[in-house]
Amino acid sequence: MMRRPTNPLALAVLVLLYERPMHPYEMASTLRERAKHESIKLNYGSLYTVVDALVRSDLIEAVETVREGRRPERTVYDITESGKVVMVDWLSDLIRLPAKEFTQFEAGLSLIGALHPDDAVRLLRARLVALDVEIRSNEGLLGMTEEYNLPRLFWIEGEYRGVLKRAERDWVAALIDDIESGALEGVDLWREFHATRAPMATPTRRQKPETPKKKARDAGKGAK
Amino acid sequence: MMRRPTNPLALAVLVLLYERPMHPYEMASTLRERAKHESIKLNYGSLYTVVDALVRSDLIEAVETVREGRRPERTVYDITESGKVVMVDWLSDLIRLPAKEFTQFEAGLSLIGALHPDDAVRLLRARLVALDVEIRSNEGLLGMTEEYNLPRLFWIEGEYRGVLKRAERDWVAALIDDIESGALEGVDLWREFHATRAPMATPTRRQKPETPKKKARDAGKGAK
DNA sequence: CCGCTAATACTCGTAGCCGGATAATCGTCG
DNA sequence: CGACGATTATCCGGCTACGAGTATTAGCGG
Repeated sequence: MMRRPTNPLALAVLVLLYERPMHPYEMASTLRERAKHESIKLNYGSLYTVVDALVRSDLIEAVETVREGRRPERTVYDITESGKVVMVDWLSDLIRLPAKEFTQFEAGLSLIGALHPDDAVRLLRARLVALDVEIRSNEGLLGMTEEYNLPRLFWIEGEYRGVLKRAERDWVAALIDDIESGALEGVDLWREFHATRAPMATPTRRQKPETPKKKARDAGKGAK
Repeated sequence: MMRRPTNPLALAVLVLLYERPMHPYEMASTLRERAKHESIKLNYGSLYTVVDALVRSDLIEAVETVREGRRPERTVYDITESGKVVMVDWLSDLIRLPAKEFTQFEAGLSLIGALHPDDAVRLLRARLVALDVEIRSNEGLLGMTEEYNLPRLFWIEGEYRGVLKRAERDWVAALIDDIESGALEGVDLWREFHATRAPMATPTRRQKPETPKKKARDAGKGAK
């Protein structure tokens, strides 16, 4: 038996088609409408790749192709019986089994020793602010669901994200304190290492308001 | 200009070479030795791809190739000056900017309506147990660092992961209770949907889900 | 000193992801 | 009424990631 796809977008497709037959573009619109693209990475390239893969695995099938005017043909798909089985199976696994996730921040933390501790603190502070903004924005969305009378169940993934964000926020705040106070074991070694090391370029300063041209994104990049 | 790689493994390579010149296999061993592969996905295929990419971008360079006996040649690399700049820049971004991460569980949650609520509860309970195991195991590792006299700093990424895991655990536990007690708004609708085999929970109610005839499957669908 | 497993050190083919290209139609604003 | 951007709808080429494969040597028990 062929192994199922790994891209969660494929699962979203199965769930949508379980609801009713659709063509790919409509799947994308529906996912956006329900803000599921906040939780499942969606882009058109992957969508069509994923639909093809599902067809090849007999988990979905084309039911008709419609043409309106001279627009591109729309191919409408439906889920198959084995597709339904895989859907429940796969979704169950996602809920049941904690998966090993590699987040950007954890990667950064694991290498943070390469930065000077003072810079690290500055950057962590900036993160703290950004996290607060995200938390607020997320709470805003939660408020919206109330306004539109949508039960919280339909935004449960947002609630989850909010909880994690808040946990991260608090931990980062504590970490900043621990580095500054020296309460974190090893900070002395850390400082020592960077003292004996040839002085390095510090990260691009963002303290002073940059000139009002675009974002200073590529600021520190040149060098050859 | 060449944009920097996206794979965090490339950043790890930069940091390692900042420390001292190495050949790829040694990078892998070192990362494993320090358990950084828990935070940064590492596999040989990607490692060599990534090293090549870094060479092409002039962020690292080959300094010598050694051959011992008739083993494959080992190419030793070192970081370049522009590599150091990119390293600090990139690492700073990871610490400073919360990135949008798409986790498996969040994807699953966002589609959980496709499962029957009773099944969902059962699966969530299983997750709870698995999370407890992971939390214990993570605390075990933390204990090990103490045994080996490694300062906390060298395992902060593990500490961070632990905090997130615990937050998730508590939230999942609460979610189970809320579904069972019906305290979570929308559970009644959820049950209703699955009782009538209506389409998955959706904000925009569709008026007429075709009343499902049990045996009406097939008719045109070769189970191929 | 033989045979076996583990460690060393990389190579390669494939599958899948993604950004952008393409191309037609619809809305709208002066 | 016609120009222009937004929307509908799909396809494609390049690049990356990844697991499996290859080949050699070191360690070690019997």
